[in-house]
Amino acid sequence: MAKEVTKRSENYSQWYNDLVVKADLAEQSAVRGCMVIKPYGYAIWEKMQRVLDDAFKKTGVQNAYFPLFIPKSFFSREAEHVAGFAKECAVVTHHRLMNDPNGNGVVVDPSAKLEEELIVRPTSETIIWNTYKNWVTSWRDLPILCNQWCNVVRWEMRTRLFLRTAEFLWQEGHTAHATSAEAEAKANEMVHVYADFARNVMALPVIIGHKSPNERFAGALDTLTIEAMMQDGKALQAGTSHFLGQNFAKSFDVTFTNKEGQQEYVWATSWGVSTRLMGALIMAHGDDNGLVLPPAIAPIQVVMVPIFKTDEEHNAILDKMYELKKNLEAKGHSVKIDDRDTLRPGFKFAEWELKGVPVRFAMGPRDLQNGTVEVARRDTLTKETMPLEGIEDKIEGLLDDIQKTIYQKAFDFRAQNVEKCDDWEEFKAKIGTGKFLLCHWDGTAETEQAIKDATKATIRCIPVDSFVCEEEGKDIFSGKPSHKRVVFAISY
RNA sequence: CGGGAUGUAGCGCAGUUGGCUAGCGCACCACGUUCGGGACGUGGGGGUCGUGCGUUCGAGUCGCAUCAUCCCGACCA
Repeated sequence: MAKEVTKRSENYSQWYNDLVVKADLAEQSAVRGCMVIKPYGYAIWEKMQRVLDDAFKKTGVQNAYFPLFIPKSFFSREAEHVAGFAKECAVVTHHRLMNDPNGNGVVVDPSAKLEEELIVRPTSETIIWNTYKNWVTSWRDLPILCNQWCNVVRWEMRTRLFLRTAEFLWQEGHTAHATSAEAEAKANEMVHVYADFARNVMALPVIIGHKSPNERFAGALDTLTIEAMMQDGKALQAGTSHFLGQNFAKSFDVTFTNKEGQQEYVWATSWGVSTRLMGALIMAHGDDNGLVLPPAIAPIQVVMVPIFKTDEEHNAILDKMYELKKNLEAKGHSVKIDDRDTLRPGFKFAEWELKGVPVRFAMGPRDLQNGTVEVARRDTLTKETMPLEGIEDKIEGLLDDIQKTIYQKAFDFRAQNVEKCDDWEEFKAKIGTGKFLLCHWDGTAETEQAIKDATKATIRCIPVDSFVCEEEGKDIFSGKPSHKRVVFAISY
């Protein structure tokens, strides 16, 4: 089972693919552009779901579920929205198959054509707002705070595992409010939920900011984003939260009677993160030995590898390990004992490193005799032999330290690769080398587009917490006046 | 949908100007020796060479068609 990983420095995208496939996260499906998420990959996603779901519930959000299929006519209601998604929709046109009259298997039954085609949801604003119409009549019915965990389909031309697949898993929150201010506050609250999750759980330093009008969600008045830097210096949009104004309420006629007895349209937000976060996790922390999982998101936090020659030794070590496992689990850690007797220790070490398990215990006859265990950490690849006595109490601190170290490493990497830039020639030279450039921008879509055409770089966001830089200056491209810097980068 | 490439065992590949029973590495199965950083030996199983048609005494190899996949663009969580 030789699972050599391509070196990150040699071929970044091959390295990424190797990590996804060889660490058993996912593989390409037989269906074009779709992905099979394997149990180990799904366990990580499940853990993300659990943590996020708890965070949502703390903000008053409840889970619900809406249909997979959306009648085509719903899409024509909001002009900008349909323009944004029209080019990548899967469409259901028939509802029955039949045996081919020519004997070539099965064909679509032409008599089973749908009166109105159904669109496989690329996102659910339309079907949800069509539903919300019936839920709202009075100000007392507001706010509505719903989230759904589901799959969506976007028929992308070029796909990459986790980063862009034709079908992906995500959550999409959709809220309805009585006032503009309340909706804006909700959009803002949710982007901060995402940022906290990214920073504290995924150990991913992210920049919170507004999208420029060009990069805004189709149908939104404002889009908030968290932007992360990958180890090749490219930007990855890791989550978004949209203030939708009254656009969807007007398109779907969702009104309520306010306290003064007047009819008003409701105000909306929507927000989502997807399995793309898995891609961020891999690309932000992985190294040449494989994944590096932050303990807070690792399905297995501690893996134990016994080292033995005979069955007696194996059993004696395993007994000790099961005892240790019980104690660690009592403290809330997830532990795996690799008791496979067909593989050698070196192989197991390499395999669990590839899978990114934060802490490894190795225990052999020597340790059993001395009452010790070899503790290895994935983030630094260092090993230390420690006394078994009291080891349970040290693990929590160790996991915390690993979590912090992984975050700090990503933070420092980003710090080294973000710089101010005030010269167009310098911008052109540097933007392709894996930098986030903080530049002045005149605020026009034309300038942003011209910069994109010249360099492929886009405005990732107009920062609101880190990297905020309000000062007078001149646009990097047009030279027109500007009073704050924005983040430019090449993105995924 | 434009430009480029590739389809040979589960994966990665070789196969010369057409020529004998289609090969190699990894993985897989059996037995033995190993086991503190990706073990080794011996034996074994697995193939409509993407598909179709053609040229030929003979096609993995040549021609045409077709399908699929990948890479570079346009699109994008």
